[in-house]
Amino acid sequence: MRATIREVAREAGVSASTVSRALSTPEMVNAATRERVLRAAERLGYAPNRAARGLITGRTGNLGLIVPDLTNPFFPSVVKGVQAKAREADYAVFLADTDEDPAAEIGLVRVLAKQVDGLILCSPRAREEEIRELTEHTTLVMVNRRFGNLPSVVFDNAEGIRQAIAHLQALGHQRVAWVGGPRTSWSTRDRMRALRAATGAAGMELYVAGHFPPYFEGGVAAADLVIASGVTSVIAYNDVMALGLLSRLRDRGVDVPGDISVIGIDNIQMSAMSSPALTTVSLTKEQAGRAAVDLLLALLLQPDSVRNTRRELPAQLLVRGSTGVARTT
Amino acid sequence: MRATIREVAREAGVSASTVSRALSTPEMVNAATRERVLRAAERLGYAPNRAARGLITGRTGNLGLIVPDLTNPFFPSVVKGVQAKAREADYAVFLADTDEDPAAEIGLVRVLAKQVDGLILCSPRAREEEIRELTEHTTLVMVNRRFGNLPSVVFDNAEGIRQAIAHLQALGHQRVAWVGGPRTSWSTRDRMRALRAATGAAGMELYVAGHFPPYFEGGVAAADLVIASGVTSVIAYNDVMALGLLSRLRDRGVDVPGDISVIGIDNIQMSAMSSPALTTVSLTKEQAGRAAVDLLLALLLQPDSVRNTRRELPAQLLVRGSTGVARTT
DNA sequence: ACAACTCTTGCAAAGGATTGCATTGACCTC
DNA sequence: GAGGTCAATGCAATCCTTTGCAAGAGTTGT
Repeated sequence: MRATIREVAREAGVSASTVSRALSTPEMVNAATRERVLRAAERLGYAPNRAARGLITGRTGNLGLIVPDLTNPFFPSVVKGVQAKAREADYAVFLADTDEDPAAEIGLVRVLAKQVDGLILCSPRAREEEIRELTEHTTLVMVNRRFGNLPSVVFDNAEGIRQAIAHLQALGHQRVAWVGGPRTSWSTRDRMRALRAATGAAGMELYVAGHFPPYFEGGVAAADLVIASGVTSVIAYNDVMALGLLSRLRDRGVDVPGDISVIGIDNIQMSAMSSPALTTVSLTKEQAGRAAVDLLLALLLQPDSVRNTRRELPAQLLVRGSTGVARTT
Repeated sequence: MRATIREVAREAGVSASTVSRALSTPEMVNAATRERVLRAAERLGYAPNRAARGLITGRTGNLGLIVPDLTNPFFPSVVKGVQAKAREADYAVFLADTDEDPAAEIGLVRVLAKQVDGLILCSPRAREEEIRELTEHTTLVMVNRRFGNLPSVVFDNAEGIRQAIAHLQALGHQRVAWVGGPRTSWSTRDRMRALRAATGAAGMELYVAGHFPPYFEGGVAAADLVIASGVTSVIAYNDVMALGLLSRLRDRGVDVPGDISVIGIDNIQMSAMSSPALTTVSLTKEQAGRAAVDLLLALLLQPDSVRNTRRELPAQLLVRGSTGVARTT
């Protein structure tokens, strides 16, 4: 069906090699010839066969992206960023979703690795040893996780949490609860560490409610513990959980922010639509996707250029209706 | 790096052809030989090079999926279904997002078509002529749109709407508003048609608020028209818009469901979490993704088997808090 | 015992692009 | 004007699998 490089060559009166060069290394061919080749290619609607090219170059022109759960609105935003940036560089993106299963994660990396030049692991849940093993055969970039000297894109959780705590302190809060995400999540650990530091520095009391599934239901489940703890404010691992908190607090007749102030992290769309609207640490999600692709492409070009590169993206507190002056009881 | 078929052949003491057959058409090779080959392959960790295979077979083992906006929670669910089913059949999935831009849609189909065996277009916005042209070079399956005799997966909008209207009528509503989605969306037209029929049959009055962007903001924008129209109930094109309606109605001091009952379509997760929780027409979104893959794979296997196949999936009203007895003013 | 099969296996030809090396002119320099 | 440089192009090998065809071995039927 589709034209081959040979047909273009015949049409332009040159050899296949010249056509190949005219398209991929134009500076190597005479301007007039190049023009003739390009026009012939245009006329025949020629586009190189990716399989044939891949066979000889060993590259596929594809990237892979693995996320834990596409149903959490955080990830679609990252995906969009990855897509957009990849397309600019003429790469296509394989997407896979692990349903929060670390084993599936490893399996998917293994499967996809054969069909891509590099992979982006977003918020990976796998254990360190497993990831280390993967890095031996695969070009990897991580988002939302630091790991050895692997290139990664993370958010400035420390700064985001610091701003959140400063905000709560300014509102007169003395006690804050932490509703953590999955144990397997690096972000949970990083954020909790930041929270420990920030509350310590501010002289505030921290109540750790524990680890919960990163879903709406996780927030719902945590709510009763938070109420029982007697805190006046709570920070959740992510917005989806914070919305769960909000929902259960309302059901329990607890006023937000009158009785308890609630802060989320991510700034997903829905967080602006709840009532009260959610105060949250805003993250540049699409930006993270784009940055990951940048890193990955650089890594593919010159493997040593970005070794040990860690891009840190800003985190910015966004104050909305779910936080207010601490109750004085 | 990776083992080639030749190395496996040497290891097993056979020719490359035999290895190839042992893996792809096992019934063609002697049981003992097959066993020996499989063990050798296992030992060397052999997996066929997809590019080389693709070059000769003309197939890629990949599927493509194009959606208008991954940020609308309807689509991630479909994506998950597609993923899951595709993976079972050992296909990988390219995902692309058009940002609701019909031109981007066409462009993406053209680009992806070269790298996949078939494409799934979810809720495509492009014009009919453009789609017709695409079908000439590409194996396509559609979700959420009927088009000629192209295989498609759609929801039973008529039934869903009928149930919604019956529900409203039972609650005493006489006047219902319709908040439509994009003009370019087939579902919008299909649902409005169904609504016309259902309200006609029920002797109810229909107020068409017009077409709005399929976002939260679209619902917000429609809300004031709905209020001004004096209806006691409203059905929105999708849940995201219905949530926008809910938000603006609250801001305007309109009680839901006391003053106006609100019904959405899709049953996205968030619809259960608003307050009041949203009454909605529930769609089996993941199922749609799976069905689309089924259809596509059948189409690839025998192009004529599913010509003109239209899978229709159920739509079921889910009653929650946003609908109630009509006000009697 | 020979023809006619069937079952296994191997040979070799694709499939389409890239790229190292060789060739051809043209041009420059002394 | 001979030798050398340089730019532009072509030749041919190569990437790895799949598959049509043919050959060899063994079986069956008459």
